[in-house]
Amino acid sequence: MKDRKAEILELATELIQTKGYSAFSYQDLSDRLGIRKASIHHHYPTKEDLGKAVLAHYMERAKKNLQVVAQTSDDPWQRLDGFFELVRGTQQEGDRICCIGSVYAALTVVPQEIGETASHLAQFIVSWLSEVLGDGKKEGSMAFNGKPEAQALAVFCAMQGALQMDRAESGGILDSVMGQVRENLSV
Amino acid sequence: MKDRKAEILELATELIQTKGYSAFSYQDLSDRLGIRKASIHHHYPTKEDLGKAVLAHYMERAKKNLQVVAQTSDDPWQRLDGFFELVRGTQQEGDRICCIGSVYAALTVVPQEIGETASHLAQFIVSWLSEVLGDGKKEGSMAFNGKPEAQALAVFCAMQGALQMDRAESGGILDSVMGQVRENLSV
DNA sequence: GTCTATAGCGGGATAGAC
DNA sequence: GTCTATCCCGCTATAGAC
Repeated sequence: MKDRKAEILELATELIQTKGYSAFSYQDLSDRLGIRKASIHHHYPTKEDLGKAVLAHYMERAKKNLQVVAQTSDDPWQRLDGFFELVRGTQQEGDRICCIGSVYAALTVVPQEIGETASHLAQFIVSWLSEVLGDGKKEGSMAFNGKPEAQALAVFCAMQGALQMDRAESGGILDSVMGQVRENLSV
Repeated sequence: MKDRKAEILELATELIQTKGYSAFSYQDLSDRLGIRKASIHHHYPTKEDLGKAVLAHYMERAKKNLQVVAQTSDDPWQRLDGFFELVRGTQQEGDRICCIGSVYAALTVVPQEIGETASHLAQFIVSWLSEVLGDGKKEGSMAFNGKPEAQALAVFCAMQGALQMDRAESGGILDSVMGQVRENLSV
């Protein structure tokens, strides 16, 4: 255990994605890490501090991942696939939903700054997707009615919903929705 | 106040849709209804009892609403619009998300039966939508790649995500996503 | 940096009077 | 059906020893 603070942050992220912000507790962290609650308060004085740190780190990591995908290829379809792989990665980490969706679902009971960070990240992702879909339409490899911004928003919302629903249904909801999104963009 | 039990059920539904299952409490109900917590326990002994009742009633009402829409018109586009109006109704009742989405987001901390009821209702809605989209494709008024079932699932997930995101962003996220769904079904 | 101990609050739930 | 009173628990958070 070299970096306790990072370890706590990582586990808190997992708990927010699985149990939700309201339901996860310092006791959960204590049990899983094998240290006392007070020790966790030493690293993150309040739950709000910890929550803010989780979202800030989550945002940073997500932005970085998307930038890597964008740099890997210019092809819109490959960039979309890269995005899908990131989403699938979230799910395969074990019954997690997206941090944004978790915060959105509890928006009225979450500290304001946490909601705003989630919102900021959502806008970033939608904007990133808009560029991918816009490029695809321009070069003719993708085809759809309406503006790229609206389509990107719809795709983002579908991913959020699919991640949540995938946990409840045994069948591959996420796969199916990703497949349909592809169909809706095909020439 | 003729029917206290129904009144409690209604308010509990609202609280689950706004605060989420974990965060809403008998104290919340007590404050809003002006009666003591113990009186609420008289009608619904445990929180799980109340939660089950909320979901059972929500499911019943949603099924009835969809059946009414289906009986009102045979036209697929009109039926889709009827569905959209129901979704919009949920949102316009004041910062609510769909009960299903609320339960899905907290699936790991919600009593099993509640999760199963949410799942059952979700399947019903997706099935209902499949018929609408299937009919539209058959008669030629709607056009899209892939199977109606997969498209219906994607539309459902997009609606869940849009309802959640709409609360966080001031702009009409829900309107935009509904508009794009229409575009994706247009000939 | 981690511990013990404890404070203070709010949660779900019950008993029993009215 | 509603009330007062109470129980026990888990939560967030702090103080202070090691």
